[in-house]
Amino acid sequence: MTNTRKDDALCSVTIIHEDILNKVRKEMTEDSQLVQMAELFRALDDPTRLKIINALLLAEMCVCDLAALLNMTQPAISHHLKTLRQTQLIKFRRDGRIVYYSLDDDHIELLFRQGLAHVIER
Amino acid sequence: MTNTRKDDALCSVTIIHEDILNKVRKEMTEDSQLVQMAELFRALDDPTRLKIINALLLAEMCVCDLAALLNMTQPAISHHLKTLRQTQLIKFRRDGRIVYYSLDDDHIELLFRQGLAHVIER
DNA sequence: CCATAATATAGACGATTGCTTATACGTTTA
DNA sequence: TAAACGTATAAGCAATCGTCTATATTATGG
Repeated sequence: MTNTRKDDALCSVTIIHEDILNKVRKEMTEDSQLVQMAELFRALDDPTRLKIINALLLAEMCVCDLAALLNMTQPAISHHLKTLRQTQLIKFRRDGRIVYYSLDDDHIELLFRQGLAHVIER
Repeated sequence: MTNTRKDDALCSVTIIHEDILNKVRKEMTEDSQLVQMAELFRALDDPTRLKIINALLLAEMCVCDLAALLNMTQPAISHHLKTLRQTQLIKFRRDGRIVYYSLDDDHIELLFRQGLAHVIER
């Protein structure tokens, strides 16, 4: 067995399977894309935000209705909506004083259903 | 002060569209399932964990190879692997001193590709 | 305009996260 | 059986998160 050592100061870990490492290094998805993916999943990692998405899947809704639905304060809802907006998962339109939120596209529905399927089948 | 309970604030939220609220309440996914979904997405919300999944998508790998691949300390990798194990996203087998990790099923690959598609198309 | 309503933002605080170093655990081998 | 190796766990720390209360912003109606 050929055990090599990395000279790197941070990582002095033993490399056991250099062939696999090389293959994986070559075929791995770009770093920046994985970071973006992490941000996407981060937006979906909270029960409250998933409830918001679930609700918007069923109907366009305003902030105070969402607050009533989820029994949470209005600032808390607004805060989560901001997170979802920044990840481009939801959009909004203004009608007078009321702001209506809805899903940005069908893509999120796919992700939601995929996640749901995973927890159901376990 | 007369108000000592937070309930007062939560219940005083204005409900504007009661019909929509009733419909949504009726059709919403179960709370416990949404919590489980949040846990699933939480396991995918970190770049390092996504890299691990990406790597295991390409090959079965041991802990120290993953540490070398991602240029991180071995305990850090072990820590993330534990998270992924607890969400049943990965499995492992022991061969002597070496522990090999791999994806638990094809379901995760779907979620990974779905997330990747979302960031690519934006 | 001024008061009010719906929403957004700010600041604070406890809880959680990801990483580090140190150490324990399990397996192999000399 | 002792030393070495691969991995797991523990304790500690800074950074981030989710929520709260308080306040600012934006739009409407009298």
